[in-house]
Amino acid sequence: MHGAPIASAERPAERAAWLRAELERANYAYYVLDQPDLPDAEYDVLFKELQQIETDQPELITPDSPTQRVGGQVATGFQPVTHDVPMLSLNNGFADEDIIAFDKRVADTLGHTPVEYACELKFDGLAISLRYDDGIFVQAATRGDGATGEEVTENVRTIRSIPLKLKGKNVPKRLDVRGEVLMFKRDFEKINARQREAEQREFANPRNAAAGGLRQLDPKMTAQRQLSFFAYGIGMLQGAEMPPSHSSLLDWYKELGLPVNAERGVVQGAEGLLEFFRKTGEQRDGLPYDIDGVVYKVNQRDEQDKLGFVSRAPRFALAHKFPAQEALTQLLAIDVQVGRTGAITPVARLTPVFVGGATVTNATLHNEDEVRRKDIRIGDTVIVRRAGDVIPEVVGAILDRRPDDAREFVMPTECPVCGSKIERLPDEAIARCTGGLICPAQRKQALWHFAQRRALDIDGLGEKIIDQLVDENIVRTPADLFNLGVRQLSELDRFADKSAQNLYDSIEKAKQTTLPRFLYALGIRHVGESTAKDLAKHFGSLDPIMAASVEELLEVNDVGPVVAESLHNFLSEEHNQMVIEQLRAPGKVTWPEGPPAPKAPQGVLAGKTVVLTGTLPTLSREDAKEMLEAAGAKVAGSVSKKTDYVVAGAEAGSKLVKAEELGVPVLDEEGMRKLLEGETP
DNA sequence: GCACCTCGAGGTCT
DNA sequence: CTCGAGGTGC
Repeated sequence: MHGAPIASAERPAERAAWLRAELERANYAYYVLDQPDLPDAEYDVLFKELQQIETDQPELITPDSPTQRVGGQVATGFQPVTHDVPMLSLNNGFADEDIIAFDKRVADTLGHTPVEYACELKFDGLAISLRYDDGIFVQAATRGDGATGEEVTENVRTIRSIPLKLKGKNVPKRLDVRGEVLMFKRDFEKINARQREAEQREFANPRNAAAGGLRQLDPKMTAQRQLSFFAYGIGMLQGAEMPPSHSSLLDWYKELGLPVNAERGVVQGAEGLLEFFRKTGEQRDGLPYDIDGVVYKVNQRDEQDKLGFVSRAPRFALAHKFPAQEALTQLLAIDVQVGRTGAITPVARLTPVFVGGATVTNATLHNEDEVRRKDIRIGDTVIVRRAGDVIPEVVGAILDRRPDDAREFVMPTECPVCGSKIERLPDEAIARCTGGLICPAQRKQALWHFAQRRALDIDGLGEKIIDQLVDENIVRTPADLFNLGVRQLSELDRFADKSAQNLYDSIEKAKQTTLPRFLYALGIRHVGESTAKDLAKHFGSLDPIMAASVEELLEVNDVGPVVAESLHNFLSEEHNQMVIEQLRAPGKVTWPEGPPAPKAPQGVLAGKTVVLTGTLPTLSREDAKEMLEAAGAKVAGSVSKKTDYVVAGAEAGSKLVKAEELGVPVLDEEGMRKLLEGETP
């Protein structure tokens, strides 16, 4: 212990500071080092003394005081937090070959071998980002979609292994620590024992218990869950030098007092990776927490930077996952479900079986061919697993145990819901109900899609309500939703005045939306969220989209013949036009109109597609793009048969090669200028 | 051939 | 929330 206790009556501020330091030190020894050095009873005495001082003199409370861990303010909801540096996901590998291929790709890019990797465990918990300003814990946020998560600061504050204040002298100005919140197996057992005693439902697995714990509105509840944390990554860093390697980052974290898992190593090449994986597999069951694999990261930071990213995952890291746990069960039946687009999906009904931390009773079989490929018959004993430990999947049948009366799956010829013909186009894998909106199943799905969060976001319009509205023929199209009255709603089953009013208010609120949301909500085939955004951006408002020809639609980013055709068909359909008109009638759905629709591209390069590559001598890429677009050209990112010209500068790479292969004319900057002036280059 | 998008699906927790 | 199949764009 450091320093001598000072009588609290004389110097409460100093005494409080000493108590805080002592309690946090004991926490650190207990939760991070796993070497308790202060008996629980003594901890409690000191803790109570600190609490007493803080009660008497609230001005002495500091945000990093251990008393703040027990949970203060009850939250009403979780605020969104935008991550300054996105929280990425990892690419996965399962087989040895995947790992060898990963190592080869990395070595090829870096141009040397063997590559040095940092290896660590892949915890089965929840990724989280902790912010420290001048060494003080100020904010915690969940991963969310990687770009934006939810603020869970007060809940995370209750996790005892997370330092509220970083140790050492040279703490950075700002640091975002990335890591995993998890629940140890022993804490999971304890919690479930308590649930049993209280005759409450037990949690299915530690991961879900931890996830539920973080989402508690009352931090006191979180504190009871006994969550743990391990740091393994970094987001933003200000006011300190970035450590040169991943392993040195983790060493630094340790110095700062952050919990870093000890089961880590630095290895060379694919052989080293596979050896680490094998060793970890042997230890897995003996570990005090669940892991679902290991993670490999190229160790040197400069090499990581060189490798870069593919979409949302770094190219320098790989998660090597353990094979999913499997279980045997009976296949009771294969039902089919009708999706929004009429897609008929066979679904396996199973005798419930506990596998990979959840009870599985249903599993998708994707399509008819998949059922054949796997040779699954009704009555079979089948192997079930959770793909990526999430999605239930039927792996295959145990042929030895096939009963004589096992029946093959037959794709129905008529829709089980509306009786319309089921059709499967020659080159498609999916069979579809041809009933369209006549089919109640499709109508329900269309309504659900229309109301879902990323579309018009009508809160409270769930599946059950939609079922009633459609079955009783109260609502036929999305437009009908806006004619519902509170009175009418309150007549629905199990719908008291309060919920009727709430739903009515949600519908009112949904009237104010945005063009991309509206387009997406219509549920046009092949038009998802991102295509809807592209369309809105390109045209600015709805009318020109409705009036657009297939050719004009093709000019939109990422819209090809199939999407253009689908859009055009939908918008030419009289019924759809009517619904859209009703939806945007006065007093109904509105959205802020964007800039006036750009005129049909005209200029010397109208309708031409140009690709830029390399560095041009005098123009920046942006400028060149602007000039080309001003002349009516579409500037694409990669070379294809549809490309009319490639403008190549210095250090042009594969795009130039591709252009030459395809015989696409290649211009330099000079040639591009001539082209823009209407000359033939 | 690769990257991306759309679509569909199941289970747990709030 | 997450995954996987299939499809699309280039």
